[in-house]
Amino acid sequence: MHWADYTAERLSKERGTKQVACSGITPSGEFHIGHLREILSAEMIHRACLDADLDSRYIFIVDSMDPLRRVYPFLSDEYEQFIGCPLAFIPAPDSEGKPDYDGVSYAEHFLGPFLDALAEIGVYPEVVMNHETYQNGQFAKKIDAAIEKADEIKQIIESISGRELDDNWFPYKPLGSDGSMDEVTVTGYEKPFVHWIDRYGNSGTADIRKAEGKLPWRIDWAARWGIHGITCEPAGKDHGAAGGSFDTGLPICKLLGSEPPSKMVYEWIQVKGAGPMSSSSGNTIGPIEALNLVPPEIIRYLIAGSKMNRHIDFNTGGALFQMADEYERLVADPPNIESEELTKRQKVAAITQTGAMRLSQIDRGSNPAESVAGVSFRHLAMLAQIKASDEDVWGSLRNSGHLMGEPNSALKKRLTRMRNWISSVHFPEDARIQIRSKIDDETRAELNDNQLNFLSELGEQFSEINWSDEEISTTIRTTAAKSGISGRESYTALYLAMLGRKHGPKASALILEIGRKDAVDLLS
RNA sequence: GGGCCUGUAGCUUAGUCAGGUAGAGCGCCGGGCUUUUAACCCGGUGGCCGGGGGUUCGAAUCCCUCCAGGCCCGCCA
Repeated sequence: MHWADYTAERLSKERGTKQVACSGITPSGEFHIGHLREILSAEMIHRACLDADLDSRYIFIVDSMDPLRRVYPFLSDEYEQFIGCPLAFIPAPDSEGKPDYDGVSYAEHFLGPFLDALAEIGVYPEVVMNHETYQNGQFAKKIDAAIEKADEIKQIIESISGRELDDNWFPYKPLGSDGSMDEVTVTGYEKPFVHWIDRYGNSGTADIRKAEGKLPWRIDWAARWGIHGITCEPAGKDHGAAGGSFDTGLPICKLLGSEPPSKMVYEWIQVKGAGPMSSSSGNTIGPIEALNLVPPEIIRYLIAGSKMNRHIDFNTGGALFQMADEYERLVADPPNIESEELTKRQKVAAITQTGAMRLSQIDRGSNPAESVAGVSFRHLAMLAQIKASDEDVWGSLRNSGHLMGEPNSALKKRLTRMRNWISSVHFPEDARIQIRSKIDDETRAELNDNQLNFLSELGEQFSEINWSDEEISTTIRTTAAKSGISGRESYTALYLAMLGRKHGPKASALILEIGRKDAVDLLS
């Protein structure tokens, strides 16, 4: 059974029919590919719950109340003044990285494009801005409980995580006079007000029913589980480690009066491109960029096809072809779950694969066969390289019977992504079509006399015929017959001459694209 | 030091929760296709399931132990 379906079944037994899957993100601007695993894991469990007829929601909590932790490389020095301030309350950077006081908040600025990217992979969560949950008082009860039980919480954190907390540690961080929560000391609590004094010596009070402060991370996480009734939130393995935030979160959540979700941990995902690894070359790739290169169902398949506790190497180089092939083959020839001939194991594998395919669809419930848009990933990679204009690509697809009429938007997006990939550093060199200008000596040595005669004869024919796909194709065959070699030998010779390999894309299309002059020069 | 995860064919892996003769894809080799869109079709190759021990009629699967790799224990998924 697929892990998402298995989880749905388990959740149903543990928590009944009402399910709330959740994932979160800090909109600091530093997104990485791992967020996709977190989000898709939660979203797929949500879909599996729906498919199991459970009443499921998927919420996406944006940590907009989290403080700016440091001045990131893409920010100007002016952001120094905002360190410690909630991301929802500080201005977004403009194109030069300077704060733009007239625009949207920092949190919204980075969140927008990210949500757009999620829509591309068919993820439409209920978005919860965490600062709003503070603002509208939903946190108040939990904050009060946390303050009342501060000693117990402190003990939980200290005993489970092994960290030692300061004597003046307090389970609530109020905002100081400058809006930052750094170095603000709590001086007292009179429900619902927390009294504080900040680093400038200014004092004030924070109303726990408003967004005038927040719970520290480990408590915030535990509290929100209760507030939103979250039954499932996959967490990265860092949280899952002994003493990590999951282990402290479970008892804290109970202490605050709610039932926590059961522990669920996923492994890391790492990016490998065609070039050297990120640290040395800066050849790294974020989730938004990845979605600009890779077909969305392939991204989903990457996550859906791997078990949660399995480390994923996301390779944006040649392995993409393999992954796309695998997906397309699966879709074209889905395993027959009903077959009587399968052993138990084969049956389990078939069901798992079918589940992965189902969960890889952008639109829930749509037919997987429609996702490939009638053209293979490999084929499109070839066409995108030899056809400069999109119109010519569609023309070629119509000729080959892959396309009827106008391309749909899925296919157009596929081509756009393919072009992005090809022009990026990630595209594998050995997939690049390199057309030679001359037949080199090495190639000549590999060919027999008949093949060489065939090539030079072909060059002469090419300078005379009509320059069309069909004509070129016919000429190759007739010339081959005249030279007394088989179709196979003739094509092998032609590909070796043009590409230095024995195989290639359809020869006539390729030659048409090369152009008469270069083709004749090459063969003569 | 404490803990988590992983180790199955050259590569990527399924199967481990519910023990019942090791499955797949890629690669490779051979054959087919007298129009080769890196194609497609057919056949073949390949595994003491990390090592050792235990439980069992029976273990990749459960238990113990060792080895190897990755990771966490600082608010990095």
